Amino acid sequence: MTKAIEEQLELLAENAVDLFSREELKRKLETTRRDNRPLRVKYGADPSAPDIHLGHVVGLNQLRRFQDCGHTVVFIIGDFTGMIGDPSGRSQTRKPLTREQVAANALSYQEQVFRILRREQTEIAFNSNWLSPMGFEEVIRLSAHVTVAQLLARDDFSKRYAANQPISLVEFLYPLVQAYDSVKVKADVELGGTDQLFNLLLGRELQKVMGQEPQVVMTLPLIEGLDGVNKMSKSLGNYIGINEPAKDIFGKAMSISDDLMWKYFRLVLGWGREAIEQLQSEVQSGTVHPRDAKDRLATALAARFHDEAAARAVSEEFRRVFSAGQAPSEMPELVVTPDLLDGEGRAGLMALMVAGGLCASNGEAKRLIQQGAVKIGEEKATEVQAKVVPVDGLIIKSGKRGFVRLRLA
RNA sequence: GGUGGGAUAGCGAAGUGGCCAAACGCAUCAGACUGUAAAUCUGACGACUCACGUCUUCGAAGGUUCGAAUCCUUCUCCCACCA
Repeated sequence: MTKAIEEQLELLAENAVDLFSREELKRKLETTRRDNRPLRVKYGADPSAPDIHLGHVVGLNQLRRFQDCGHTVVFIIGDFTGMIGDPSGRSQTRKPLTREQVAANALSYQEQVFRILRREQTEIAFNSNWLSPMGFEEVIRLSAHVTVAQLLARDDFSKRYAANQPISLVEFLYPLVQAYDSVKVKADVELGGTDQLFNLLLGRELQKVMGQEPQVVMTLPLIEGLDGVNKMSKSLGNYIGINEPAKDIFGKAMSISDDLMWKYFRLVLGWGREAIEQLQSEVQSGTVHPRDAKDRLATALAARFHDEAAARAVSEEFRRVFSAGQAPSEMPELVVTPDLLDGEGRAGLMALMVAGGLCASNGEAKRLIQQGAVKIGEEKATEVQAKVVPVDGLIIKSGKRGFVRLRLA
């Protein structure tokens, strides 16, 4: 709260990609300091995908920085838009939600968000509060402030339009809705990913038109997901969720490419530039193995969303299973029931694999065996038709990650 | 309102009577190499069967045919353009 203006500015702008504008932000910081009131920093969330992942964490971290400087976060849950959905059918994640679903998602959202944000410096707002009661007249008045050409200027709209792909009117309206939210909550600043730039700027425009001081717009980098190419998103399934078990957070983090890990250090862990450059040079000089650098990342992530002890445990477990090739300490079990056995007390390997959940069908089991992915105990299975004499505790392994332990009934 | 185009496996997209369980690309899964890296290379990729093979699938329902993703009829849904 007492940080000097310049210092705040430095900290807040560090990771920003776009900032409109630095001067304006500075001025706002000064006036709020003088009037002794915090800035209102707006951030919008889509309640249709209630799992918060590391991509969101980038934004949340930045919000937290604002809070650390004494400012207030206005966290908007887009329940109204969530209930309308996206009729273009392009995206399955945009199915309309029921009121109950939205409420449930919003609740789980808050619970996750407050693992990063300070509750006492956060206002939660549901945009249905002001959008639902709006009459059509108001909606039309609102849309009068924006031209089609303006909307078409947005990158993905212009691309789709040029490619003769559908753009529904609702999609056109969404940016307007988001901009109107800014007016309603009297935002001083709005944050979003770089893909939100257009929408954020529209909020600025609309505030001006409606007689408010325009919000400062700040965009943050998008982080690529596990595939290393596409931005992290739930619908692509390339994400690390903050509610995932420590083991999964760790394992997924280990699978990202070396190039990408620095971005995670900076934007998800919030490491400063010096610390990152230091580690980078150690990796470059060979002092630190890249694997170990990534282990630090993965451990820190697991620790952040669980705790130190759990993080250390998964790191060790990981080393044992994947570096040393040993069996994990815990794995699913399959109780061998009599119907799996033939007359001589043996069970077909394929049947065991299907029953144990290692694969979905016999055909798949066969493929895995033929490709040399399957081990019975220590022995590699080579025969598709192999029979196994079940022994209590015997482990069947499929691929790098599939394990099942047999239990006799 | 008019004109044209389209619906094929997780996605994209070929295929216009038998050689189609359906090219190719992406994604996925496995193997090799490794650090569970990434990249690369190799293989697999509807179900059932040891296998010969059998069964279900090309928007839906009917029909023509020895034989239909492919032809005909009706229906459903989608898109672009012109107004």
